[in-house]
Amino acid sequence: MPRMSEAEKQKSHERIIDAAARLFRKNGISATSVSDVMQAAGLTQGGFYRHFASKEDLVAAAFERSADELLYKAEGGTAGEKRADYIAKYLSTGHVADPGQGCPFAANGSEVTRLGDCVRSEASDAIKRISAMLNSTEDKTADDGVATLALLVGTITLARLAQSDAEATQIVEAGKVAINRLNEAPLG
Amino acid sequence: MPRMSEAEKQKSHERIIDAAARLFRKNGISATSVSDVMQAAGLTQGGFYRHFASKEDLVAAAFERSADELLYKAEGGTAGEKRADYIAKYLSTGHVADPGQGCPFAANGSEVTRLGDCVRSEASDAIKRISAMLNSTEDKTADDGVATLALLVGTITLARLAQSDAEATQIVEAGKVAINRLNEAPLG
DNA sequence: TGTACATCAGTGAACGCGCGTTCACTGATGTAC
DNA sequence: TGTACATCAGTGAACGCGCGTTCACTGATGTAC
Repeated sequence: MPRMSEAEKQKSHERIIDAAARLFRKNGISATSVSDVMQAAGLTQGGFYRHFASKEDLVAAAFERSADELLYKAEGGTAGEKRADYIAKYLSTGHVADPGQGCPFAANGSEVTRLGDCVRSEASDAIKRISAMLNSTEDKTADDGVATLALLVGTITLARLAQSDAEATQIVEAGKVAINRLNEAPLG
Repeated sequence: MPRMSEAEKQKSHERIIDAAARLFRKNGISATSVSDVMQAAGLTQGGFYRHFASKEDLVAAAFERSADELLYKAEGGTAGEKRADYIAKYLSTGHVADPGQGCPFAANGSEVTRLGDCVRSEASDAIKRISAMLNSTEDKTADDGVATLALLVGTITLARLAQSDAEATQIVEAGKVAINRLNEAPLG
């Protein structure tokens, strides 16, 4: 059956990244094996190293994919509309229940801090891209975008630790209130 | 040499929990083996199961210990002073650099969401204890404590992903600004 | 355009390794008389 | 208080298992003439 064409290889490559981006967020990075990912991509584990030099390289690629997907999902014409849509989709019980399609910081944040430079640098880039989009004003000196992101990430992380759906919903609602408070015009 | 007295066993038990609380936060839960913990406690791996039924039981005990340590560290006479001290110690570059003595949500948040009920229930209890302490008013209906905790956890998580100390400091400072904003009196 | 051949995507078995857990054993501790 | 004995905290080797990675192999693809 092998060998596949270059076009087929590119398709396989995308399937591997997509499967990894989903499984790492759903089940965790260390709990997801290379074999799990390859199986989900419809391939066998042996072929993995034709695509990536190591599992860590795949983690970096999957993290970038996850962060970009979230940014693409935000709809709206103006920057303000896009920002509001991103926040509304982020602070939802659906996001709490389905980490596999959600934010990679909330899903893998604490795991990623311990990984190597290639992953850390993807994470750092993602922070910059997302927090730039979340800035409430065009004024780049008032950098409230990163604090907004921190509140979003922390809220979903805590909501996922709650013991009941009711508690989780309460945490998400508290997050919404706090976001509105952050967005208000400065007092002085 | 064996067997030790009951008092000695209790001391061993405490050493195991302390070592676990530190190593899980510093290096991650799945990256820390039972053998690592026992060695740090000055024991050998075989004796572990005289103290805990499984690694997951140890994770639960260590999580509770970590959360309590943080609460005990907060100083101040009034509730408001204690709260301010907790936040000041939390939002510091020292906390970013030394996860081993810091917040277990920031250090292990995403890993813990995937663990069993005994760990999840400790985490859920810790959320309640800490967010109750962080409430800015005595009014329990205005539950801004949990959102404050979310902002704290998210800020340290993101700061640990930054590529440089300068970036990390910037994120922590943005977190301080946002906390002050959250604490302002409601506008109406 | 046709042919001969090097390349390499994907397969499936194998590699060493470290993990969580189990177990036979040791000998001081705690207890029953 | 003293003695005989059961208990059990801690040891260190061993268990099966799944992991990341390697490798010989296959045969369609891509290329050079």
